[in-house]
Amino acid sequence: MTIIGDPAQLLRRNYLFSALDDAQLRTVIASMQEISLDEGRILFEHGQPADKFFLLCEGQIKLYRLSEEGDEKVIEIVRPGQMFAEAVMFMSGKVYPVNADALVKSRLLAFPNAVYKDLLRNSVDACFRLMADMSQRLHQRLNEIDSLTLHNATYRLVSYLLGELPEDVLASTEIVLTTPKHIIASQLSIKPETFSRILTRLARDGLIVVRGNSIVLSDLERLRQVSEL
Amino acid sequence: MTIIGDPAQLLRRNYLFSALDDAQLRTVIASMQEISLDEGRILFEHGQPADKFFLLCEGQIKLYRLSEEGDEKVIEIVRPGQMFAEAVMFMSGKVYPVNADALVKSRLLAFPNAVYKDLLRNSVDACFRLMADMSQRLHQRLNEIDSLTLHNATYRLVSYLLGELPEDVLASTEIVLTTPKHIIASQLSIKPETFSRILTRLARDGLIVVRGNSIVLSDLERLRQVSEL
DNA sequence: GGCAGTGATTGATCGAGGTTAAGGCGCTCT
DNA sequence: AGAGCGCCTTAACCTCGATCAATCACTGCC
Repeated sequence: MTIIGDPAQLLRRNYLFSALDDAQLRTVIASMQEISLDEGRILFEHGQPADKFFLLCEGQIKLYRLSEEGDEKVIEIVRPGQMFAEAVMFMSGKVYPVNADALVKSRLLAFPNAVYKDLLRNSVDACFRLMADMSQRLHQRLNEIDSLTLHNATYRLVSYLLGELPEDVLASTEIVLTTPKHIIASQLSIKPETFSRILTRLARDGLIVVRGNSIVLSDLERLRQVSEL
Repeated sequence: MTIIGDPAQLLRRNYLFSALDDAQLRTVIASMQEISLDEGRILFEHGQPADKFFLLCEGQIKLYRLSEEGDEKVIEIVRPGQMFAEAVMFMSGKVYPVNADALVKSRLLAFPNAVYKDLLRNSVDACFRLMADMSQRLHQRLNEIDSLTLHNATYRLVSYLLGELPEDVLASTEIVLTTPKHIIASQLSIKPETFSRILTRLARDGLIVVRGNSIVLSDLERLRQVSEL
């Protein structure tokens, strides 16, 4: 049985495939693999030869680095609909630059680099899209470095919270954390204890209300001030 | 008068242009500008519309970010022969993501994005090279984040020193800093005072010998240990 | 020469956030 | 229901690196 309903439509919606014609898309679909991962399973490890990239259909994938002492730094939490490891395709070394685990039971599609690269050779449009994608990722990392070096933990946490707000802010100012707090903490390069402390302080000062995984941003005005100073 | 001897040859040596044919190269050369910058002059600023990318011929260019309070974080020191801002070409917003100043009197070539993008449309090879380039930059940034979050200031400084060693280590273990120490410090996200203190400590412990801008790595063995722990 | 400007060093102090340790709270699994 | 486990929180303490401040070394300039 296949876990994906209509692969063609799913892929078409994704910008990295949207420039392909029907025949090309069929090639991609023929070559892709469906992967199911239980919670805690490893997808790939830092340093392994990178011959595939991925589209997450369902679940959550944790991308992270390990220090020699075993400390973990979460680089990104991949959410459904997102592609990842596609930028590695062109790296000279061609090994994955991070580890990837399933945070929860996940389903994903794996695409062999070789097939996609062949298609890229025939579609400058697709190349341009991929480059736009890579350029954006580069920019994201730059902002993270900025954030790590020029700003403190409170700033980073508040920025994260504001970034989690739905577009339509007027509706509700409640955020539900769908990922364990210690994982978010690692992503922000904060220890869980400090993460907790900062939440408590923000709550004491009346900027937010915390109840378990639910956080209500009760004073957007002042939160925005914190993240702009 | 032109400041560049033979532009065609210079460009050909650079991987981003090496896939172009003669006619294409002539187009590039016809459209490029030569720029001379005195020490301290601004090349571009964070947020300005990005319509050009650059090749540094001579001098040093400092790429950096500013916090709201005016604190500076050096992202990179560009050295002669390096290209920069080429990955911005495909960013949706199309503004420079950093500031760029001349650290010393510099000469560079500026290439209009539009012209190069037109050429890319006709050369998948060139696209692939650019993607390899972007992929590598992405990896660099990832390593920097790794370094910032998983390692301390001493580790970062020692890694920097080891990275500055010439390939042929056997010859000499002397490094000459060609950039002011406080700039290097900012690049490593360390304050100048701390930078100085770490050097003093490494010297006291016999790992290095410092005399002004010259640093002799006298105990490579132990330095490598520091940068691996 | 003297003197202002710039960068490097050194010492004293401070503080954000890490570390360690000890509960508490909500799960799931017998 | 109770035991066990993972995750979160709270508190006491500590450390690394930042900050503040003074001095020094070097350079260009009148």
